[in-house]
Amino acid sequence: MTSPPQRNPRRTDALSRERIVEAAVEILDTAGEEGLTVRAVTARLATGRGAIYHHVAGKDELLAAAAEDVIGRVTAHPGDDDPRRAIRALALGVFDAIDAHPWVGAQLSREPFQPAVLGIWTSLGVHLRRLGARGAALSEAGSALVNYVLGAAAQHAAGARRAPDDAARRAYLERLAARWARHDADAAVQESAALLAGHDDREQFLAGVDIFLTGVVHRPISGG
Amino acid sequence: MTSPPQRNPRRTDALSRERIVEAAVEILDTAGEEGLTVRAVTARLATGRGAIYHHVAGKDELLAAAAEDVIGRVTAHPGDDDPRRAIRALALGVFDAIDAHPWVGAQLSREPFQPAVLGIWTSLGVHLRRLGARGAALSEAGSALVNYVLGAAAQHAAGARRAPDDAARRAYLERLAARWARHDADAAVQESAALLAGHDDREQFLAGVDIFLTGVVHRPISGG
DNA sequence: ACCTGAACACCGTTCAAGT
DNA sequence: ACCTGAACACCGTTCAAGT
Repeated sequence: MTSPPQRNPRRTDALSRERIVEAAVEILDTAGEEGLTVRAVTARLATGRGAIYHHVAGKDELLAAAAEDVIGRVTAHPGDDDPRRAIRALALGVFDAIDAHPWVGAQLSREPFQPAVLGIWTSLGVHLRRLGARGAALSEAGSALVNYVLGAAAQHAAGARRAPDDAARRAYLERLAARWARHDADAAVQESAALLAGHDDREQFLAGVDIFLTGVVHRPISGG
Repeated sequence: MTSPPQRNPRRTDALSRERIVEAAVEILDTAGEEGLTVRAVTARLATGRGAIYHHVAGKDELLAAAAEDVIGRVTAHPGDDDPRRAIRALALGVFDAIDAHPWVGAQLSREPFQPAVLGIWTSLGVHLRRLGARGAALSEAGSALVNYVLGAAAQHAAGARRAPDDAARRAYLERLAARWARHDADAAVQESAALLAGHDDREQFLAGVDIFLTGVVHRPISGG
């Protein structure tokens, strides 16, 4: 046997679910979603292929656990006393977390009942209730806000992955606007494309949260 | 008009991008996203593995084209004269399309600049402009609504995939509510979970569209 | 009980060879 | 030009064998 290129031939600490999830997050952050393979995890932990199946059901559960590891740090905060400020802060927290870990964006859209999504639901639900929403209005507002936050974050993450730097993003959107102008004479489309190119995703995300909050306050109570 | 499914060992008509996309949609509808493999496509079209790479760049482009095939049928409609009704109808059209083809939900969240997403953007932008939105308010309203529709549809599709029939879904949500009640004494969470169990995803989706429309109309114009 | 690593049953994509 | 199908370089998961 030739000596294997291991930098850490003997682990001092035992394998654990926590250590495996930690390694998965590190791999996802540096190599992206397609970089997360069972082989990559076992290589980083200097262990055998099948070892991780003693601690984690499979790759799907590992991804969900990694997402919860990131989102859990956001939803752990109790939040501001003012419910509107608390909602804005929580939404921004999720957005920023997904901006820093783009793979989380895709993962949260994949499974509505995973721990990370339930955590977001719970936190937003608490604040919406303090805002005065009850009954059907509460669950409608909750699902609308959760779906908006997850949808916006996923789109942003996917876009950031595709056009990492600002200049490339702007150039892309300008080409897009030009293409739309050619294909479609409609003013709305050209105008939106031009504005999208000049706008910050994060500000636009917050504007959407404000639109939603305005809607929750002004909408007639359904089923009342 | 769709051509009848032929199981003929020797094809009479030549391969084409259109025929490949058609086959992909059929496979995705019957076998789901994990069922779409290059091998499955070539088997259905009675051709060799490499043949499809003459018409399509790869699997990613094939998935995007399949999604556009489904969503294009929704965005093709000109829509109601009343912009609110038009927006509601378009949003519902996207929701129903994703309900019928759950794989589209995940696909739309994967890539913000794919044809199907641009088509939704365009249609919603036109109607929002007729509603009076201009400038920054137009692009903010547009991105908020697009992100909500895509987020809600993706969550619904993922949930429907996991718990296909209504009874299973309700049972799941009731177990979830019980678990939340144990873990978290907060009333908002228990209340929302209970309400979610009794509610129709489609109605809840429409309620969210109304919340956003109300917000767009009532929100003070930013940067004005 | 925990871990190992070869084996298994796949996968997307490429490419020399055919027509 | 279009198509074929074997070959390539992977992948997640399993499992007999070790400690």
